[in-house]
Amino acid sequence: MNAISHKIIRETLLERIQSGEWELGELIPNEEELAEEFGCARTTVNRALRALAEEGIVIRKRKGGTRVCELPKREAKFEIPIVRQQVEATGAVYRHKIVCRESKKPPISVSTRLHLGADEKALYLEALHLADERPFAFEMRWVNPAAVPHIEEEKFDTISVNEWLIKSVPFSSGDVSFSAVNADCDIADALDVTEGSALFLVDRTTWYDQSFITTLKLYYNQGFKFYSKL
Amino acid sequence: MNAISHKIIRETLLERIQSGEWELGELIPNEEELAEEFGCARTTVNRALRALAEEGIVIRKRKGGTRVCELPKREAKFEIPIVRQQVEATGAVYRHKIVCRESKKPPISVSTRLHLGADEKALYLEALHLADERPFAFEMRWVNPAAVPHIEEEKFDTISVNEWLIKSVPFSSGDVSFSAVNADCDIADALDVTEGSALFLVDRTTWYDQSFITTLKLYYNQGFKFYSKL
DNA sequence: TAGTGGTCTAGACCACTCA
DNA sequence: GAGTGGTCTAGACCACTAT
Repeated sequence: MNAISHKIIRETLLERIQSGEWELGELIPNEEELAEEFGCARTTVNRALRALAEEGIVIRKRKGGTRVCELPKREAKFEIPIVRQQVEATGAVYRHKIVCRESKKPPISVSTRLHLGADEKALYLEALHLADERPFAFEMRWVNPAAVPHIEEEKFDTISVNEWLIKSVPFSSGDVSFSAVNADCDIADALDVTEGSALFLVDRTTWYDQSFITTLKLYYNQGFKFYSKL
Repeated sequence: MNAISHKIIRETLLERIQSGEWELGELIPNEEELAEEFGCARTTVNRALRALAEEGIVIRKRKGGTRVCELPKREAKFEIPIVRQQVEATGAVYRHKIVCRESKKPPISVSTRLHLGADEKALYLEALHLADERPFAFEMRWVNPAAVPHIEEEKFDTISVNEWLIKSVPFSSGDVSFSAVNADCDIADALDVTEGSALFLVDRTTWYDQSFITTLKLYYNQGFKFYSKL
């Protein structure tokens, strides 16, 4: 292909920015000028600049032109993986065990999150994720039974709750928080660590449309880390 | 505008996928067919589908066509913010204090990370980040002085080390890990918490081109959380 | 080999926003 | 008001890959 690709343009511009050829906050040439320089259509330059804008490298404004970002933001993307995949990625054999399963009235903090009435019951599950039969993570989860009625029929002996939910309600939204907590007595017991150990906690709530599906706390065993590139 | 926008197409297709009109893994119509259905150019459909592919909703293959993703991945994007911004976002007043600053031989774990010779010195800094004069986070950092020579002249009385580095080396790459640790004696002391408290640790290393810039451990005080949308 | 997505072009009009 | 990016079109050729 003779034509100049948007990838090459993006890379070239990125190098100029990184090398300091353009200062932070400085206006860079407009699309038409760059198109002329690269000898390509404006559309192609547009695509390259749009990519840089999505990455937070430049800021674009109509009439205002395109500027190098003043305070480049650093973003880390974490995939929220299925625990099974995390375990298998380490080369270990994955297994999970439902420790507790009952239908009961959730505490207020949960019933508000799941948008349940004060007297409505929800499904409560505790599960232990094992890597080579050693505790890897402990999960405490509430499910809104109205959102996924068929869950009553599922045993979860071959598939984890999370994987089942992903398949049943594949494109839900949600929010998530990461934090550090000291293991209380129960969790220390489940994960076979001493009480007070620092554990990595992922707290996640998901919903689809207006209907809340599940909220869970996932306690990873000691030493667990989330990695990412910047 | 009469023309159908790529955003509307993206939304429409997303609704069909979410509603289950197309199964997981199912082949969806090709670009030309969709263009005809929406009465627009193929380019426009292409842009909508490309967006869905970037979001991990569909998978596209030449000749293979476009399919709904089998196992939709969940991604969480975290901005790695400047601590000052984190503090100010809570409404508190930010201040930081350099607790320690010296040039010395780093431990091997650091000198390998920074690609330093065994006998080379590096700049070591400890800093405390305060929110309304209460400890918010404690930072232990090594800087490769060869990568940023002017750092010797900087006092860091008005600007934090991180902000200074971002301005000096704006578009560096890096990696980062999140984990949970029990506070050791020194850190507990610095953050004014009891020893053994669970702390959220961000461990980050950045470089530019081939040259390593800095590696740091940032211990957030108890109760700190990272939030994100899924 | 044939079918699909990937990309580029040249031109057009629009929408926003700065001065 | 004028300059910039935002987007759409219609057409073309290419690159990959499933069959």
